[in-house]
Amino acid sequence: MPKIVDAEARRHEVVQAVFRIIASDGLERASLREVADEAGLAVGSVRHYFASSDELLVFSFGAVIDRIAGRLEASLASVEDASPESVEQHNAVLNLLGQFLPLDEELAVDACVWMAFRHAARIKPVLAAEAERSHRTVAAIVGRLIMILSPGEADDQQTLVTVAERLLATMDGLCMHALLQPEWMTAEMCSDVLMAHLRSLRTAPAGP
Amino acid sequence: MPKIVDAEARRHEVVQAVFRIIASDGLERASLREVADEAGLAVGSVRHYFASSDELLVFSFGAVIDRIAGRLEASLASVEDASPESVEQHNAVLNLLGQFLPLDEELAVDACVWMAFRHAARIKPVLAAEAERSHRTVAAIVGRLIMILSPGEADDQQTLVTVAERLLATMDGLCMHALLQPEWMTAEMCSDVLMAHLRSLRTAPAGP
DNA sequence: GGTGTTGAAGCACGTTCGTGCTAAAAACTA
DNA sequence: TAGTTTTTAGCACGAACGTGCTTCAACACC
Repeated sequence: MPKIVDAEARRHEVVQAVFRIIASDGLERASLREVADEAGLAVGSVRHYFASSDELLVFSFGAVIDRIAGRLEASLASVEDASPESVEQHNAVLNLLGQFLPLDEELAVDACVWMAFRHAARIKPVLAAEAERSHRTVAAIVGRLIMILSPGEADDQQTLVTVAERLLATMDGLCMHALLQPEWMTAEMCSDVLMAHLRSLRTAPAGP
Repeated sequence: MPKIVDAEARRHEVVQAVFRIIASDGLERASLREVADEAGLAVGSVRHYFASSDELLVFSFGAVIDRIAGRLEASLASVEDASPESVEQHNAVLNLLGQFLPLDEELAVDACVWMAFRHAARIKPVLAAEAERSHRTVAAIVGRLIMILSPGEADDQQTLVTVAERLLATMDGLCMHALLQPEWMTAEMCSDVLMAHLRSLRTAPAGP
């Protein structure tokens, strides 16, 4: 009946425009007019696919969560495939944790967008549900990683959660610094800190 | 000659209003009109003390940096006064690192404001200088703390910087999680993660 | 070929923003 | 009391925002 347009592809294009705007100009600049311009559409067209500005933002938040979670899941599979304590496993772990950091252009955009939405969710209630999903999803993946790296700690749920939260906090802090102070927190510095933290996970799994 | 008003005190009151608005509604809501309302003044009055919106925001950013740095310096003095390896020193260190976290109302407001400005500085060039000052100041304090805790590492500048950046990243990540996911990252969880990290600093200062 | 649904575009309204500018109010001096 | 200067208050303008609503073109089906 109607003009044939792949609606899902269009929505994806619009979301990509949202990502680019957030990464370069910040979330508050991701207005319908700016997004429409960036996507090469009119405001009315964007609103044809997203009923409101809020719906567009929530959908975009969900999209970036899915992208990041997908990458992490794939990397986690590599970790699981490698034999324990091997060099391959170590590299797979480094690769997984590197997914958190803005090490290339694509990762940097995702990291910017992810951070922006999570911080905005503190204020905007519409984003709260996705923010919690984001935290739950990533925490689960990091928890599984910890269980692979030090299975002994899986006995004590308390310890497992603490170790996982510590790794997660460190990764988020590293990502933040890499985004906000790129001159100080270079890729090498990220790598150094990351390896130092992994070392501390191996050598000091528990203690008084 | 004129009406006697303590200009510095007035500016401080306005800045406090800015802090409250940022903490409760976010930085983008800290407009001149909102700030004037919150401070119980007219827009023209606020603009009498701050020539523009940018000037108000930059001044507020500097104010929160000074507050946080002041607290950290005071806590660092306590660490320096305590005898090495003592329980008093351990508690002083915990107290210092606790200054990063939103453990009470005042700390939470400062943490919100601090985070908001640092993230905004990625986009707004007017805030860039203060953001760098913020990073330099806090990194210097954390570096001094590391030198106190493990003087041996002070030999290798590279290692010192890595350890300091790791601690800083972990603290920023913890602060972020405490602000964004307060149900998950409770005060107890913060304390657990913090002590686990301190343990890892002591037991694994260096290695292959 | 006509018809109706859908994609695309745009207008209009009310709100909020920063800011230049004006003017009243207040308080100290002469 | 009259004058001077700081402080306070407010108006007006252009720009940007979200959104309800209308209009037009394009295409698949009867």
